[in-house]
This record gives sequence, structure tokens and C-alpha cells, in this order.
Amino acid sequence: MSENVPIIIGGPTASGKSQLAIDLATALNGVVINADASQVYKSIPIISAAPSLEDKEKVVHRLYEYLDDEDTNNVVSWLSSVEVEIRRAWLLGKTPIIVGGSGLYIDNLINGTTPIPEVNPEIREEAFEILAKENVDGLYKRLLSIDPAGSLLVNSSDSTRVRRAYEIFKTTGVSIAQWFNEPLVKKIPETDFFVIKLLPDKTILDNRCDLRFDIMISHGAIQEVKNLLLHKVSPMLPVMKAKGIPELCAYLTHTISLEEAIQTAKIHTHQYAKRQLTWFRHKLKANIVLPKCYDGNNEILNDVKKQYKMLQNLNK
RNA sequence: GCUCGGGUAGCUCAGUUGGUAGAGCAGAGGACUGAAAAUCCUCGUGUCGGCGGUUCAAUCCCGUCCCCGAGCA
Repeated sequence: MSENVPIIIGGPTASGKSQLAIDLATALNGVVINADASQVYKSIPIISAAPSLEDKEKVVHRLYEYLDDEDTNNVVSWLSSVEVEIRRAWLLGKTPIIVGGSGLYIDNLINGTTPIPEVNPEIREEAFEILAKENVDGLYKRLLSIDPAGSLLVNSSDSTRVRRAYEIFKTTGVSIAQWFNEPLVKKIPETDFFVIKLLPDKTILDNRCDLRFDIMISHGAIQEVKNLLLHKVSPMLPVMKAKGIPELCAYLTHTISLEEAIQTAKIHTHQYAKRQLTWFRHKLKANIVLPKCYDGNNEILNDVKKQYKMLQNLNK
């Protein structure tokens, strides 16, 4: 018997993709697997819009709320976990349904990853120190002097990529430019994916984000952020970068008013949603493109199911 | 009612010793090869409050009117 083709649902925040995942999982004996960089953290279920208890009772959810604040999530560790979860679902005869807004994660799952060794933690630390002391400019100058070829591939003010290129060269002695010529390696090469992407209208999406943020506030988002501050979690860590957290931190440390915090958090969420839309529009090839948010619409659900089953039958 | 500030981009405000103007934010578009809810790139014509006047030329000077803020009555 051939395995159930995994379903991937990609789309911007607040587009209803989690709801679609649950409805599909219910209909197709599926398990929902998280592809979102913030919903992996234990301590921020409210502000990261992780699935509710009720949702989790309906269908099995995996890779949600399993990391500590100090943990640094990344594509590769996520991919390893996803591989385990997909294979586990298969063993149980279930359909893996991977859903999330982190385009890079989804991209690497489908297309594979460049086989670069893990960066030496000391070198990484050093890179961060240089960034703190000398800014991107300083780090870029160093990169330029040790790896001119690699420096050509990154924007000199893009701290994330300058740092990555620097770390790779210092760890492996090989330029990122060379590594990028290596063929991509897929985690689960034996399967295809059935990809659904949501590309809703930006204005409607923005309204949904605003509404959802107000609900987060009334559901205890502030307490969640208070706890992070209480535990003195470094603002540098990924968990602290989730939309709404820096803004509410500023409110809780009396830098801005609550009203301002809510307003800027909403704006930053809109900007994030826009980046996601750009990514998914251009980089994610999909079997089905939904031009609006999913709201439990039966026609859409049935159509998706129908197309999925057609593909599934072809595979058998 | 009087006096003093203001009225310039969606918002906050620069500026032009008179030659029709530019920042930040917002917004739009884009990139994305291991912290991606991250990181970065590109994009600025608007009756310069209205109407008159002076001038070759007014957003800028003068007059007048309207609006906002502060003070005095």
C-alpha cells in the first residue's frame, strides 16, 4: 500500500489555514503538523495563535508548543522533527497535514536543503559579538576579507545573511558560494506533496489580524509577555521576536502606552503578512490556490478534498 | 473680541534669504539556501488652508477671510 500523500498548507497569518488543516484532518483521517516558527514555543500559545485545546481535542496536532524559551528553532531541526512526524503518521495510516506560515520551512521540506555542516557554536557566538560591537558593517568587512566570493552573494546590510556566510566560512573553510552549488538534499525524497496556498486580499487579512490581536489581548496575551519578562528571557532570542511581544514588552516596561503597543503590534503584523504573501505568491508552487481566507466554507473544503483524492488515486 | 503660535504627502514635521518642496512613519512592490513572526532592497506631485495684492515669478512678502492651539479679556 502506498502512503498518503502529505498535504501542505501555506499562507499568511490569520488566513484561516489552521482551520482548513483541522477540517481536512477530520475528513481525511489526518494529523496536523506545525510549520510555524513561533508556534513551536511552549510559553506563547496565545500570542503566537497556537491551536486551542478544543482544536487539539478534535484532531491530533504535532510540533506545537514543544520548545523552551532558550531554544533556537531552525529549519534543519524542524525538518528532522517533521520527518519523524510524517513517518509516524504514515505508520498509523494517517494523512500528514503540514500547515504554517514559515515559507522557508515549507520550501526546504519540498525542495530540500543544502548539505552544510552545523555551524560551530563558538563561531556563532563570536559572530554575534562582532555584530553587537561593530554592526553589520564590521562583520561584512571581515567576511569580505576572508571570503570575497561569499560576500558577493549577500547584501552588506543584511545582518542575518552576512552572519550566516561568515559562520559557514569560519566553520567549514569553504565559501557559502561553493556550498550553494551543492545539490539540495530532501528529507523525504520518496514522496510528493499536495500543496494548498492561501492568497487572500490584503485588506481583509489586515482586518482579521486586528480582530485577532484584540482577542489575544482579552485572552491573556499581556500575562504571557509578563511571564517572559519575569523569567528575564533575552530579547535576542527567537521566542521574543514573535509579533506582539516586543510591543507589549515596551508597554510593560513603561516605554509606550498600551494603546500604542496594540497599534504598532497590529501594524507590524500587517507588514509580516505582506512579506508572507510575497513569499507564497512567488516561491510556493501549489496544486490549489485559494484567493481568500478560509472560514469553514464547505464548497472550498469539498473541492480541496476532491482534488486531493484524485491525486491520491493517481499515486496508487 | 484681542495677542501670539500654527495650518506643507494618509500621519508627525523639515524647508524654501521669492525661481512651485523633502525626511521619518504609514502604504505599495520586491528579495529570501540552517534564529524566517527573522533579515534586507526599491518606490515621494502634494490646489505648501481659501481669496486677493506686490512681482517677470509667491508655498515663502503684504492684505483679508477660514480653521486649530495657547494666553489675555
